[in-house]
Amino acid sequence: MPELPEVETVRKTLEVLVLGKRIKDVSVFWPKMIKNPEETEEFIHSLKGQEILAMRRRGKFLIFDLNEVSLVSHLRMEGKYGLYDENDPIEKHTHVIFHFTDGTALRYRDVRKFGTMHLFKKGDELLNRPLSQLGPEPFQPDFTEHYLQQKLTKTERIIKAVLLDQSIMVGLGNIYVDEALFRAGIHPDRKAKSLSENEIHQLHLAIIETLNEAVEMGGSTIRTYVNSQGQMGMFQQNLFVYSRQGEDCRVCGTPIEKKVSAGRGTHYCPRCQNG
DNA sequence: AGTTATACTCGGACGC
DNA sequence: TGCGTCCGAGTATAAC
Repeated sequence: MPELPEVETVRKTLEVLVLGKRIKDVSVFWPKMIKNPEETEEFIHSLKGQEILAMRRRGKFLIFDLNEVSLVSHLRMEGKYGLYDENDPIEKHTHVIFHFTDGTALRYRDVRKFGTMHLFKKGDELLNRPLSQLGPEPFQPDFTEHYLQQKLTKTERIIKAVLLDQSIMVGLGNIYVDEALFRAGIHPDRKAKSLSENEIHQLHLAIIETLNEAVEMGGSTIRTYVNSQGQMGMFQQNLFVYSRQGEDCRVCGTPIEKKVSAGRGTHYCPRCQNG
């Protein structure tokens, strides 16, 4: 379940593998994952001859900067990139292959086939969905306490639902929402507008700190996540609540509970998050 | 307009 | 062993 820390780690590990490579051809085995342009042939044609100039991230999206186009890729739950030799056997669940002129190839694999790719003319990617809808990056200066407060106070939704909403802010998914709420001592079912000024302060801090620490640890491997060099994340060792239901809270010893909030499996400490 | 609900994307895991 | 059902994360769209 790649969230910001995992996607950022993929970006970094992928960049060193593919920077400067030129695309000779593209194979698409699962056309449904190509959301733009509509015609897969056009997608392939537009990528031929393009060189990878940079790898960016926006929220949970990866962006390949090429000469004339930008490729926007979302891994959803299980998507993975890897660099292979052209002659390596094709592994199961390989859906797209970018063949490079040097005999190597970037392959996209995805057991669930949930991942998406959008190709845009360079510069258009930020003006169109999906990127156009996104809220501020948690590490950028426009994600201020004041901004968060303003968003939280004018909604009827519970805090967990608001934090998962990528138009409010980007990067948080189920793991890091639960972790940030724990660190801030806030129950996931609290109405967003019920949070005090101090709680919003704690939450803002907790979001940034949690994501920052997770990035430094290369993300969390809960089930299958590995980065583009095949390495697992290490932050799962530092999780306070996610996937720890039934285990003792690291702070107070109370068993961690799991329930459904905002339609998602939600982990929390009933004592530390009693608000 | 804002927000909730539902659909949708799949194959692995699970239960019978 | 086989079959049906459920689950999951995020987004898009419909419904309210």
